[in-house]
Amino acid sequence: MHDNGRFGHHREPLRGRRPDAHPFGAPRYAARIFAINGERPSPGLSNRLIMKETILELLTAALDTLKHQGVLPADVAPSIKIDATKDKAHGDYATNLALMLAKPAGKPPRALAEALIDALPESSALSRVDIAGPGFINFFANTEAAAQVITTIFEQGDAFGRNQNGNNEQVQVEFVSANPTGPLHVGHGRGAAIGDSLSRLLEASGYAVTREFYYNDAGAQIDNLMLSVAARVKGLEPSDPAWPKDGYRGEYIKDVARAYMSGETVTAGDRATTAKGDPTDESAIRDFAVAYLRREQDLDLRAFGVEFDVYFLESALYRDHKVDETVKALVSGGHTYESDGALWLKTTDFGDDKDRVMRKREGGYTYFLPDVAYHLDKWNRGFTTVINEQGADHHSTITRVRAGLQALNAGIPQNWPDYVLHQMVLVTRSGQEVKISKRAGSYVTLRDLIDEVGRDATRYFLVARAATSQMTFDIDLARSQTNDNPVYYIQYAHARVCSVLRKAERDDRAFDSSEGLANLALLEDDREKNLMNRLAAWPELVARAAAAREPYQVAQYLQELAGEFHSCYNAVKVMVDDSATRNARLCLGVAVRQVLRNGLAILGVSAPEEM
RNA sequence: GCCCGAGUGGCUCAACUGGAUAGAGCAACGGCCUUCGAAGCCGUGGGUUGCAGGUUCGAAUCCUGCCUCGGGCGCCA
Repeated sequence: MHDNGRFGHHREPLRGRRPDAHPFGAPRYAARIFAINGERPSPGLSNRLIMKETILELLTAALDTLKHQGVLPADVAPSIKIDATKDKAHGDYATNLALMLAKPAGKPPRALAEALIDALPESSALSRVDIAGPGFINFFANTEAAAQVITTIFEQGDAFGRNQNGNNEQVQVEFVSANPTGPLHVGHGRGAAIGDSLSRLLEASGYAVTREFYYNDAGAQIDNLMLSVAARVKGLEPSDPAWPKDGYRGEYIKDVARAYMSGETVTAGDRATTAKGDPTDESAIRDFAVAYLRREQDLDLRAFGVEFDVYFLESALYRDHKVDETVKALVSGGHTYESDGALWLKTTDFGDDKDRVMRKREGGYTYFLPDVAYHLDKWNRGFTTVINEQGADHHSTITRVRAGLQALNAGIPQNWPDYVLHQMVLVTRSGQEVKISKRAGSYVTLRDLIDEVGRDATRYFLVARAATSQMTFDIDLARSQTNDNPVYYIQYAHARVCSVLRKAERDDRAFDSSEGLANLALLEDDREKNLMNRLAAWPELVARAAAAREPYQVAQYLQELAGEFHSCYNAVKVMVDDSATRNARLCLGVAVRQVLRNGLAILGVSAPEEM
């Protein structure tokens, strides 16, 4: 399937970049995550459960007791939700269980909460359990139990936070997929940052991810590109009356024309293309222009830290008769008709608001058809989960592609594939909106941003907000106040831990992890406990963010973790004389550093040791 | 007109997917470096979560109807 040359390029897996299987018990951890969502925990797997799991086990036991006593009906099976509290006065964790059960039990929530607490087994992990408000149960962890997460982090290292929820399922993430008609702009950058981070997040959740880029290298836009280059070759300007009607007006077209005329060779994907230099050979100009712009995009993405496993060319669909085959399959599926000399698909049979043309009157196909053929090919390649990350301006294709796939009667699920849509990026400079239109001429490229504000900051900024929110990218702000970018705040926390370790070394008081781990109970400050609770929430956050396909949650989490670290660092001196306390605090710092590192890796942002 | 997304301090965004007093960062103001990195910390001010109803112990979150903004509704991709 993969060896017939249909794919433009296959890349060697980057062993260094993607964390592979790890030696520590991630599958076991996955079971725990699941348990938190309401299933019975598997008892006895570890004597070092994180706090939330401990509380879950205790509550489950209490529920059983109440059922036996007849206080609760035997058939209630609530999904127990345990939340980290916002307010320290509410303890470390809280549950609304009594509120949920009040109705089925026919008892007031507070009375039920009291019964639950009475039925709670003794546990050394908890120092106190309270009833609060309308019937919340608040749990106070004792320091030593909360600190166990540090030991877990030391054991698991880079693997801490990873899980096997994906069960190694093959998932394809298609993203960027820009037309090879110009440089990548900020919108593509957002797609690249979100798509790549989402891929990393899914990998951390145990999925086998294929990153794919689809090139629309056939069709009318490519003709426009060719005509534009041909016009520049002739020395025409966009202001000339003879300039092609829908031509690309950007300056970069001049570069393409110059390179073409000087016989340059460019390498893109798996093949090299040499310019013919013949100003009248449209086919040669087309091939060269596409190759040239593919190479440019590829370099930009590489500079952005984004690489793909598969580059899929639309032209390959035609070359391999996949488009024709798809038409045949659609016709025999019985949802097509001819009208006005065109061939239509009755997409209204599948929820579209109007039928769509497949084959134009003049004989060519609309873009919609290769899209269907492409997705059929994805399905045939065995991806049961496909996520298309794209700009919200393409959302109308969702209904059409899905309708087309249904019309094939190929047994493809109704809501396949999945989509993650990001809203448009509004770019401003000097308070003015900068248009992101290739045809309009001047605009801000992804390359500009990387050069001006740096790769880490650009990636972070573009991935740190929910894809559904429209965002404004203020170039002046990003460029002039790079220190205000939150990514530095996070990186600084990482560098600070490294710095303290260096100082310990310099002072001849080198970090002794075993002494530290043996004395974690000395971490008694509230801020230290906050940090430990935050660290304990990391695996759960990875699982949740992956399930929701929201990499921005990772950015959010890291910001909070870094904030709590800075706060703690400022208040609690690490390099104290007492070596047990000192090493325990260093352990906490190193654990924070580890989680920062694991999180930044998911965002594709570096974790510098000094800044 | 129909479809999708969004509306939260002056600005950019959160709110663990229905929980407790709606939180951060910029911007403003006041403090903290002869002590581990001040790219940091502490504090102050700033809100009828677009509007109106509804659902319930409880709503920024769910339902209905309006309003505003962005995107889409092509035999362009």
